[in-house]
Amino acid sequence: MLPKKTKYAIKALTALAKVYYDKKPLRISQIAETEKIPRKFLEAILLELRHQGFVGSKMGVTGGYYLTKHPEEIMLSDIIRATGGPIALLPCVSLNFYETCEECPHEELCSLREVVLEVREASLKILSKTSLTHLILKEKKLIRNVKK
Amino acid sequence: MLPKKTKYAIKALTALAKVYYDKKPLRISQIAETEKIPRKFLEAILLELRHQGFVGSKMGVTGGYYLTKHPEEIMLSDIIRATGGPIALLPCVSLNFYETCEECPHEELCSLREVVLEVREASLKILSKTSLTHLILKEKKLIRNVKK
DNA sequence: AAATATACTACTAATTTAGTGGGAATTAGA
DNA sequence: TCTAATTCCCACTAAATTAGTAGTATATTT
Repeated sequence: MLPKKTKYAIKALTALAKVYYDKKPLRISQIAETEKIPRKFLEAILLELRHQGFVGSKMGVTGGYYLTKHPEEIMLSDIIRATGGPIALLPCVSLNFYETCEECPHEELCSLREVVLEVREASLKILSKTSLTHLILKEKKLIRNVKK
Repeated sequence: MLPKKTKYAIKALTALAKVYYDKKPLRISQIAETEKIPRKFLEAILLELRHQGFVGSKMGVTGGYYLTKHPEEIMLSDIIRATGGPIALLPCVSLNFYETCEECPHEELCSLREVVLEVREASLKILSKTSLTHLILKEKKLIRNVKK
């Protein structure tokens, strides 16, 4: 399961993506309110996302956060890895958080590892192709379908 | 990520599957040794798996554990759910551990939910079709390929 | 100077994970 | 019947992770 931190990060970045072309920063408190994220927690998350290069910020009275990349370039897999850790089910098949299974004598002979590798590939295929832009367009479609 | 408990459960059940036709129970200590699982922890895990109906046990000096279902009928998804919890990335798309996202006004209009649902389907497609028998056959293949 | 943002450090409380300890109950065999 | 070897089961613990919160410093606009 994804930690709340990751879910909040996705929601916050999506909110920033929605106003990407406004060229004005969005305040933490504004995001926190519309997305129903605890204010102080969101502050910490956005700070981390800034350190990781996802967003930029402006201090002071007209301050706030803004995306530093185009929403099309920010993939769900990136956000998950930056805030929540591995996508893989086991460390021995994780690309970015790899660890050996000490109890496994030969990693290449582990059939469980093979299956779990398949699962990772299947998940990544979806998560690494879904951008913030995708999420926004998808939401618009969903709303249109309801109105019909 | 899967908890160690789940990984241990899979390993232990696979060990039991390998001797399924022997009609003799396997001792905890024996499984613990060959699979390098902490003895006492494995004891607790097997006890739980018995309560859930995966295995049966025999007490006393010739005692041990044995599978109560055919290895072909025990799927990875079953073991994960019994010992580790949800396969889904978010509670709002979990079949067996469903919870609403309080911050989501309309679940059906959440685009993140749709994507995460896709991921669950993709993962489940693999995990619910992989049985203990599959794991054992896969391992044999891997070993054969190395020897060639 | 005042008001209002973010920056940053340092906590905390609750939950989950990964076990361990020890005694009771059961069984087979001498 | 006694003993050794096994599972059963309850209670506990230690460490890590998660989900935050508090408070002060710093920057920016008016």
